[in-house]
Amino acid sequence: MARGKVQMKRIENPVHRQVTFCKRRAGLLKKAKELSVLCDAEIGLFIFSSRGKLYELATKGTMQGLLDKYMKSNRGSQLACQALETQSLAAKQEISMLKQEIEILQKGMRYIFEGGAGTMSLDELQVLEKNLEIWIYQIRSIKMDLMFQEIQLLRNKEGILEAANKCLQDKIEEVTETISFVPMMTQTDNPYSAYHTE
Amino acid sequence: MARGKVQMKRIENPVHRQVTFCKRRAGLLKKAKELSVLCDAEIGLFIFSSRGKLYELATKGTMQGLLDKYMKSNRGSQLACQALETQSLAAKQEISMLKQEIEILQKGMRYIFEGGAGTMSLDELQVLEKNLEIWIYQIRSIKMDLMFQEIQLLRNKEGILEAANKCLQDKIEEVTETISFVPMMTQTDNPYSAYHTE
DNA sequence: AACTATTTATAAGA
DNA sequence: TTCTTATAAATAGTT
Repeated sequence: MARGKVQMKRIENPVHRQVTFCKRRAGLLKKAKELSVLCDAEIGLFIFSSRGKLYELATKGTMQGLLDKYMKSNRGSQLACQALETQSLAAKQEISMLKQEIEILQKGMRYIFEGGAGTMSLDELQVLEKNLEIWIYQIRSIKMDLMFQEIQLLRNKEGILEAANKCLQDKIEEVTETISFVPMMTQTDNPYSAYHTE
Repeated sequence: MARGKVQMKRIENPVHRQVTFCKRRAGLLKKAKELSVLCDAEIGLFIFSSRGKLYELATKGTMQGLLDKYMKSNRGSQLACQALETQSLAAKQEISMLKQEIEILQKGMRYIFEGGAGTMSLDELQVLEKNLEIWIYQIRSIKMDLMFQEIQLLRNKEGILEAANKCLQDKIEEVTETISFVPMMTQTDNPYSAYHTE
């Protein structure tokens, strides 16, 4: 900008480029600060040199805060992170609920099974025993039902099979009769022809 | 910078501030682009106006890519997001495990209590009945223990009471003896006087 | 938004 | 890097 215009393209001379980088970087940071102060703006700026070194500026607070703000205002970037955050929170809540649920269930299980009885009073045990007896009774009742159903099923099957048997026996008798008849009528006629018509 | 220096402080006139913001913002973005081109630097810049509107620039690629680069070079920022991701994953796994656990427990509960038996096979019912018998046995065992403990307690109490009784009887005998002695000595003396002294 | 008097930034040189 | 200085660029105030 002084003592000659500059072409707006990469400066090839490395030394020259480095010097310019240094100067312009300082200028840019200064301008950024000025804009922030004069216009009450919040500015985040980071500059990676060609060799990867980072120079950064965050006016009004930390870069992290700025990034948070940036990501919130810029849907699509923060979204992933925000979604994660929401997800994480929801997950934690779900875990909490599930744990509670498990605890309730375990309490119930404990009550029924093992240790729970150890801390139960005689009266409670009495109730539990009674309940267990009722359950056993119910289970035996269900078992009986099932068994009766199975018996019925078997009986039905038996009936069907018997009927089938009877039917088959009839058929056999019929066939046997037919066969015994045929030789008496004619040896050339085929007695099955009637059955094989389409 | 022209027609008068500016005080490096917030411009109070809103109109003036807005105009300056507009001009200087353009200037800053231009300078940033120039620096990037001339010196082969990668620059990320975001500007929030005082009313929260965002203006951004990312030279060489997307702002997201720049942010990734920035966060990589600046551990502690990305960390939060990364931690969240890890956390979220862990949470999901935990949820999965907890749900499985709940299912097992619920199956057990269903198995024991209500409707479960309705859809259970004969074999399952057999197992359940057996378990119930075992539980009843366990409960009876615990009941016996408790009853025995109570009996022991009662026995102990009995022993203590008996001892107390014996002791009291001794006392009574002693007192009776004393009383039977007193009338023989003198009728005018009050035999209880000694006990009523304050 | 355009103009322009000034201030500011900075390229080249040291 | 920093200083100097001539000059390009940016921009405050005005229109």
